[in-house]
Amino acid sequence: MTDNSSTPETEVLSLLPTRLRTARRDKGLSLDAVAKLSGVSRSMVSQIERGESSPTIATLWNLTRALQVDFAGLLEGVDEPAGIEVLRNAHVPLIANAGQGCSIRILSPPEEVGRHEVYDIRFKENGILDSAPHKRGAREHLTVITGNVRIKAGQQVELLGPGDTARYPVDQPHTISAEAGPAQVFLVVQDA
Amino acid sequence: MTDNSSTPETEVLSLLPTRLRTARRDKGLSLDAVAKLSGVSRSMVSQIERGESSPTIATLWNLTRALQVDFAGLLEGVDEPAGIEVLRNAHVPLIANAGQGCSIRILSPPEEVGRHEVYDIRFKENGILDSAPHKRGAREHLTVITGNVRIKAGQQVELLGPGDTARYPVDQPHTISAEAGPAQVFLVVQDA
DNA sequence: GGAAAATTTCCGTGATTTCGGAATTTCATG
DNA sequence: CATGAAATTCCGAAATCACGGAAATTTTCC
Repeated sequence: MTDNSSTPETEVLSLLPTRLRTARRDKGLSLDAVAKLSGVSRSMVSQIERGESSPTIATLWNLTRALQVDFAGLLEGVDEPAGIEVLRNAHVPLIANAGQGCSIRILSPPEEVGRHEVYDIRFKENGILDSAPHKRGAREHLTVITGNVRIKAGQQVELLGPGDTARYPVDQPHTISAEAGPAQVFLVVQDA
Repeated sequence: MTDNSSTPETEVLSLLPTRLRTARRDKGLSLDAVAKLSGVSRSMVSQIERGESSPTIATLWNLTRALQVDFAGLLEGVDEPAGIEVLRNAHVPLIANAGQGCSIRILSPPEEVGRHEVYDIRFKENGILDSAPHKRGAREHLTVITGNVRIKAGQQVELLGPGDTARYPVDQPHTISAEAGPAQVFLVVQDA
């Protein structure tokens, strides 16, 4: 394999072998077992796990299915904090000047932006939050804590009460608004 | 390339060529241009885009960098529902017999299991929820709506009040429990 | 239309992956 | 410490990927 470790980006590939081996061992599988499961030969699996060959996406795909690992995450860097991170109520970052009559509390860490954002949004009476389209494939997951809200995504409109949940694509203009009196909602944005 | 389209999963790979070509054309780049940018030869890029060969992850990686596309998302299927999905309070699926004195309301759709799970958990006084370790890299993101809770992840323990948020890795045993009186929390599980 | 330029596909060659089986190592057990 | 079984690594041969240059196609412009 041609490993010209010149660019730091390339080294991400060097993580793959160990990750695969770990995944297999964690499941207590032998090379032979995954070979049968994945259709990739024992020897190939061995070579790949030792970084002696750079697999075709086809074979890598088969391996990930057999090992039940997420193909997507396989190439990402690993840099998660170790312990419990606590964000106190008083210290939650706020966005006050978005929309009208609403304050957005940012509960997710900056590192996760784009993959996984969590917000606690509080609307005053008649509060409204208008959003421009995000990236294609992005979705929002909204649950009402208190009050009533109206969701508009593209053409469609829905009314939600306490405890209700809505999920919708946000690669289009969308609006959240308090319906009659104040409201509080919990919002998870996925793949924005 | 050996495209034995027997399993439906395999067809995900067939999406890759078009996606790459689209990405390139959208940027208005020629084969030659991406060849120079990525270090992959013109002809190879052409073959890959036409599905006539299944690239090595090494070369695919170089391509993604040149085209500035997300390697992770490149292999994901596209099957998200189009409109707003609503889940009414009364119809939220419940897990009653997990832990003691707590009921878990499942807010995320079954399709998302493993990537992105959202729960609304309600504890009675002294309620407790014990969980076995999940997959490595998994994290939980917990926000307290009402009451006080105690989080235990591995050795570490934290006490949270209303509005507080905690994030922690869950590739280890972890416990959530109501601290003094009942509590309600919002839980997002990532990459479980 | 026709010629020039650019873009893409085809083709021969060398490097790399992939496979199946043999050889080696590791591990449990008496 | 010997022995057998299991797991892993080594070793050809066949298949496929990857490259650079030539042919073919498409685009542009007069």
